[in-house]
Amino acid sequence: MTMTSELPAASVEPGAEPRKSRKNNPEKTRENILQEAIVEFVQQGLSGARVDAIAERIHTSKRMIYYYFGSKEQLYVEVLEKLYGDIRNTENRLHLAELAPVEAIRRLVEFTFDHHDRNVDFVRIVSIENIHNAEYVKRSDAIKAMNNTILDSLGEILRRGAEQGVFRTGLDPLDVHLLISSFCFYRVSNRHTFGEIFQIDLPDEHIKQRHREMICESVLRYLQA
Amino acid sequence: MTMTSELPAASVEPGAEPRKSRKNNPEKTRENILQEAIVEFVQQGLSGARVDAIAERIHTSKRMIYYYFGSKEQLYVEVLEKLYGDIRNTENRLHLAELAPVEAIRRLVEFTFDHHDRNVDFVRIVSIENIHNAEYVKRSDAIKAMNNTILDSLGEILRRGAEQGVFRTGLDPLDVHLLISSFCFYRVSNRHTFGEIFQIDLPDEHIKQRHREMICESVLRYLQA
Amino acid sequence: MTMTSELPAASVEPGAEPRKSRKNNPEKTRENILQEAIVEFVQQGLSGARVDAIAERIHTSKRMIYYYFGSKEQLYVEVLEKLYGDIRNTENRLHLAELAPVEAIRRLVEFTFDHHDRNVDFVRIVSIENIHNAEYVKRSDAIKAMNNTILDSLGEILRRGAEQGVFRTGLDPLDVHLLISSFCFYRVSNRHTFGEIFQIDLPDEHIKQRHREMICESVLRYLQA
Amino acid sequence: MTMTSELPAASVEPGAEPRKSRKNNPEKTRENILQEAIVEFVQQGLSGARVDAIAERIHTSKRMIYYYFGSKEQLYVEVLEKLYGDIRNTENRLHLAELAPVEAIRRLVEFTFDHHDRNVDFVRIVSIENIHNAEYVKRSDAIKAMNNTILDSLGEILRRGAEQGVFRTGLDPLDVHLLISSFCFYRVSNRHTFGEIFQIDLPDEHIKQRHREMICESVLRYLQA
DNA sequence: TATGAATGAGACTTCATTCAT
DNA sequence: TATGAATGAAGTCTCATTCAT
Repeated sequence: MTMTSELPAASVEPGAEPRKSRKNNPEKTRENILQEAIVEFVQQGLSGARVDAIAERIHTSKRMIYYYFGSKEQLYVEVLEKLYGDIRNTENRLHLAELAPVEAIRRLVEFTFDHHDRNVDFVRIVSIENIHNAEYVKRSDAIKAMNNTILDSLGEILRRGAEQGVFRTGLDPLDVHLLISSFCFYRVSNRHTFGEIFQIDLPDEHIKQRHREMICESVLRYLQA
Repeated sequence: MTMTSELPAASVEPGAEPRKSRKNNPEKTRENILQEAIVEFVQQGLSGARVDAIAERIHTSKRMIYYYFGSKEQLYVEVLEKLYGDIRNTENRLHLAELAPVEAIRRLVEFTFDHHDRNVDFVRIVSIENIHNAEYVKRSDAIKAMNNTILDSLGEILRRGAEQGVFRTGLDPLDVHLLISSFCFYRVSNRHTFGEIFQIDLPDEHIKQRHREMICESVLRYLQA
Repeated sequence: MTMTSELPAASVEPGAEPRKSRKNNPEKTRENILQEAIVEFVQQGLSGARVDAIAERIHTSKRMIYYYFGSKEQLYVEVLEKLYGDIRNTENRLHLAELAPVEAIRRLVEFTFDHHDRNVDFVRIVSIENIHNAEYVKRSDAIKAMNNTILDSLGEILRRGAEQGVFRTGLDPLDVHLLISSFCFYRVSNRHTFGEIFQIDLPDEHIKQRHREMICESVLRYLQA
Repeated sequence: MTMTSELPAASVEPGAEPRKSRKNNPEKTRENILQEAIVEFVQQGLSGARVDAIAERIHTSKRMIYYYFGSKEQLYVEVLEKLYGDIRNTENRLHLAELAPVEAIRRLVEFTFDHHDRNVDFVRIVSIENIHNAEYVKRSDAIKAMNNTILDSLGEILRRGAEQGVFRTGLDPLDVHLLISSFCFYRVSNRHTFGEIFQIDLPDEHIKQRHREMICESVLRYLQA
């Protein structure tokens, strides 16, 4: 789920646009609520989020949240689906098949890295879901239905690399994906504790570039024949 | 913070021992509360945890929680400190200095891997802390005071390896530590969403061994001259 | 603050009217709560008052108190403002400017006397506030904004009296107001201890009239040239 | 109860002397608790006072409060008795019988004024008692037993004044006492609200002397034949 | 479609007090 | 005489949700 692709717009901006939902634009009202719900759930977690807090952000009353979403849980599920959906929509634009295996891997790793770096909201909601044992992801048919192409792309690259003798054989795409994702995700998800314990400012641009290079090289070395 | 050493007993078992705290054994009563608080906070998070739920697990009343800890937040901080402390206490027993560089790295990586694998509670509480922006870790002098030796150990190994020509020079121990930790942590922290999305059972013993080997080899290849 | 004017209805009657607030009459519900809150705070003080006790008096649940007032403290502040406001609203109806100086003073003193005698609630809440060092009065902008005309009226009378040679010159209206208020207030505020220690029934109608006359004469003699 | 006499030591000083009660000096421990209880009750009122807060001030544990006093209410009663007793003990030292009537009254009024001015604790506890309808004063046999000589003294002065033709006849000592006490008490008890509403600093030394003179003159004029 | 008013249930916390030695 | 440990009851307040139009 940690995936990878093009620019899904950086993290949602909080109350950036207090777009008046009123009057009588149901589609807009609904979208409005969802946007502010993302902010609240991402910042506070599922238990920590307050329906009142979301209501305060929007211009329609709290009652609307129940009108459109039925319950806090359902709203959370839709937030989850929205953030997962945004991610998925950015995939399949890498055109990795056109690149040489080493270049394709490099591009894939860099993309994954940048992607997590830019989508803190997504990283946080996934962490929150794991605290809840992925209960809501499991429950969501929408997320199940999302087509996941990353393993296919990666598998194809590895196969080409092996054929060309630049990568070794017998590699499982899923393992490689785990190797890539873990670094890209953790760097963002754990930046607060890691940063505090080791006194390092992970978001620093200089450090970020160093780490981007590190994970690229690390993966490539691991794949090499 | 993710680190390193020998077996600190697997995750706390829930209401396993409803040891009667009564009567008049403050040390035990306190410890008792803390143990059950770990279970609750780790399962539910900070906001999701219920003081009542903790009270139900112990035989002393809910009132005792406030008698000993003052507030839910303070209890959470002590849970945090306990889990961090357990981790730290297992460090410094690896005696890595006695091993050849490559062996030392292998041992360190395997230890880190096993350690996270066995300490799901710790992994979860760290995830929870990050959702709270490490607010409570930052607030805890006890955690600040915990001696963090992992970077020293790792640095010493890298230096020896470079001297002996087996590792390249210019490596930052902190970067390497991040590389190791991220994989070991993520594999546990995100097992629910990752497992669900990619339909893989990460805790499976067979898969676990394959991943253990992968992170070892990956790190060693990255370090090699 | 102890002052002056026409009959603002005697002390609030306790649970006299358990008026059904339901349904959907926010103004009434709010007023309802406030009325019963006055009773509770006046009887029990700020610390002694119980939100539950107020809730029991009204037909809407305790939850409503927080819905409309936010906190016990805020409810207390509004009680304070209400009682101060009732007092202020009774001022400016004396038309003292139309009376000869001696008559005006007599009328003012009698009014003040009667006013305190009838408004035990106000006397009690002011006593309570002083136990709290007027913390909440200081905090209330509403009370600050209340126009206080008593000193102006009194000053005007003193000036006229001095001009006419019936009062001496150099009198500070504030001092005179203090002289009048202290007697009228104390007689009510301390009736329990004073009555007990000296075995006198201050509310007795006969005694009351005697004291009413005493403070009138006392003040007039003090002012006389 | 507002009485009158010589220097009973200014208001109790808070934690001024953290006299170690320990070890094994029951008389001192008891006294210690009582002193700190005065501070707490006077500052917070009966409902507002916290047994814990008193315990924190003393060096013996909270348990001692119950050991010596049985309950919070009983402790409060003893505080009440102590403060009333201190007052009474300062009486009967004025030797007013030796003075000419006018001088005696002047001395009595000034004494009463100074006395209240110096004994804020007493003024506050009396206010607190009135909030509680003098319930505990009524309950205390000790206070009942305290000999109250002020009315006798005052009556004797008025009688002599009438005989000598300087005071009018038919005056009730109790009424005169009420006139004097009310001003002296109110000036202290209501200094917070009065000061805030009318923006005057009643404790100011200059203002105090002016008011001291005013109440003297006011009473004397009232008494004059 | 939209919404202001209302709420039961339960959250965290504090209180004066008693237990047991 | 002295006390550390423990607590039932009640306190203030918050929560997601429904009522009624």
